[in-house]
Amino acid sequence: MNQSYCSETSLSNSPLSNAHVAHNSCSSCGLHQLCLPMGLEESDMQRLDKIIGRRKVARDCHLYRIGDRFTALYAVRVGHFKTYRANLNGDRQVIGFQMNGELLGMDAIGTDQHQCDAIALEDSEICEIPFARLEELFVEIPTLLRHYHRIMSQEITREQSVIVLLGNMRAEQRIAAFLVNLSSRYFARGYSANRFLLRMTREDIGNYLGLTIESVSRLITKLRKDGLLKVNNRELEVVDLPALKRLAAGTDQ
Amino acid sequence: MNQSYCSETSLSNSPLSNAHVAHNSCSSCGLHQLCLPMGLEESDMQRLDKIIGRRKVARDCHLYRIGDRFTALYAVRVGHFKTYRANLNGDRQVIGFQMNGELLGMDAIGTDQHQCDAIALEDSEICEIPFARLEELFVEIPTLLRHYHRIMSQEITREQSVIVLLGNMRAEQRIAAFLVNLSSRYFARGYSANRFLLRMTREDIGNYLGLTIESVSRLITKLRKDGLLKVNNRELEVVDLPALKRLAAGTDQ
DNA sequence: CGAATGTTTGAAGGTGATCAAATGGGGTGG
DNA sequence: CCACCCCATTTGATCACCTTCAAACATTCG
Repeated sequence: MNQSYCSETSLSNSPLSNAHVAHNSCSSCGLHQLCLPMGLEESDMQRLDKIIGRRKVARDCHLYRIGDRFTALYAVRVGHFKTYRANLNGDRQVIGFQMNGELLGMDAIGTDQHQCDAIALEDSEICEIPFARLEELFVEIPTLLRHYHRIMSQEITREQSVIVLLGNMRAEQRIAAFLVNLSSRYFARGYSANRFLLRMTREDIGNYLGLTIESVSRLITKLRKDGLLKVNNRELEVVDLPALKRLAAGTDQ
Repeated sequence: MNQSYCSETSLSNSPLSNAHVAHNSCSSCGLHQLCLPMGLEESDMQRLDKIIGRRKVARDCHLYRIGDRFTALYAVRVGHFKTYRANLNGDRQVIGFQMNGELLGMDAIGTDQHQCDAIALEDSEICEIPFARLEELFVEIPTLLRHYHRIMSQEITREQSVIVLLGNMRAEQRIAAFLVNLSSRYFARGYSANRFLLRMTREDIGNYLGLTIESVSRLITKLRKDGLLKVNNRELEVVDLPALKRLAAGTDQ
């Protein structure tokens, strides 16, 4: 609604550890084992590097909007994003939250127009990968193409998991699954699996999980009282990760 | 549950019109403007054709199962499929329904293992596209690669629509959106947009839409009483498509 | 410090689920 | 061809989970 203006101000983004620090090239970027360049030889990585532009996106700023012409994919270098779809009634549905090393914009290739809005949840930095030039590299670097296909496929798989979550999980299970998912993604990046910040509002969480903000609040409180979590505003500590995983998997009781 | 045995018996599959008849090659297949070969020149289509195997899948038979090793993509030639995910508790979530010209198996590329079960809703026929050989063609036929990327992207977009449906639509709106979606897909294939068969059970529909079978039944009855539909078992006539679309879009009242 | 926004908590209500039973169709075997 | 059985579907009554509405409280940011 009230889109704050988007001057690119200073960044105040301090990860809990300094694992996977992003420098100004794929080779020096701590994320290249997760991100698009995964598995590339040094020389190929440099070729990819040459077509990539890097820039900052301030908090609450759009990386792209629904209907924007598709020209490039984006990799999150630093920070977090959310993607959501809005309809004519103003209803929104958050489709996902993206963190460093994750790719955005793949839904736009089919129509040459972005199908989502992407907004930075905090001051962030992205790598812009012009798609036409990427396609040229596909011809020359088979490994790159293969890995790109994997990434697209994994995005399909990720969305299927969201469908499962929304289609047949109860509210408490959804929250648990959401937190377990965040936990494992942070862990994969060298951060703590047990302590992290929720970069999104309760409203975003609720929207993503198909719940109201009140339900999210109540359920997080319940998980805290049940001894699975410690919560201080957006600071989260998972006290009993196995129990949370059982809850998420529906194998509790 | 009760998986009927899968002898490949005779097919009794009569489309409402004879549009998009499938013959034994891409060139002669009425679907090549929708399917993977879209936009290919005749010579390239023949090259693609050579790597494709065709076979029948009897009703209730699996095309593939969760965990199966990924070797090929599949295009529906004749018939209908459903894909669903099952977890350890036996819970299922239908991810989608696929009809002729649509591609299955793209979720398996990321892990080399299928992430869904795919089952024929009726006696069906599929084109098997060995992925390793398809990758070889990608190098030689840029148009094919570009179109393949479009298809994957559209699958991402399709799943996003399901997320929106499950995440913030009321039950009646979900049913309406589901029927409008089927209608437009049949229309795109040269069939009637107003009259078609529901190839899946009410249970499948309910599972897909995150509703119980009873809710599906009640809501279809309601739409019938409201004069939007005529229903005779699985035979469906959309009497007021614009109204159904308004309902699906949430722009009614 | 004050306003705006985000979050928590409480009470009441509604949508869709659950439980239960009747109805109808399709397939199979006699 | 018919009778039967099984399964899918419909319909009804009750219930529960989550939403809605409301208000207090906390936090962030200018």
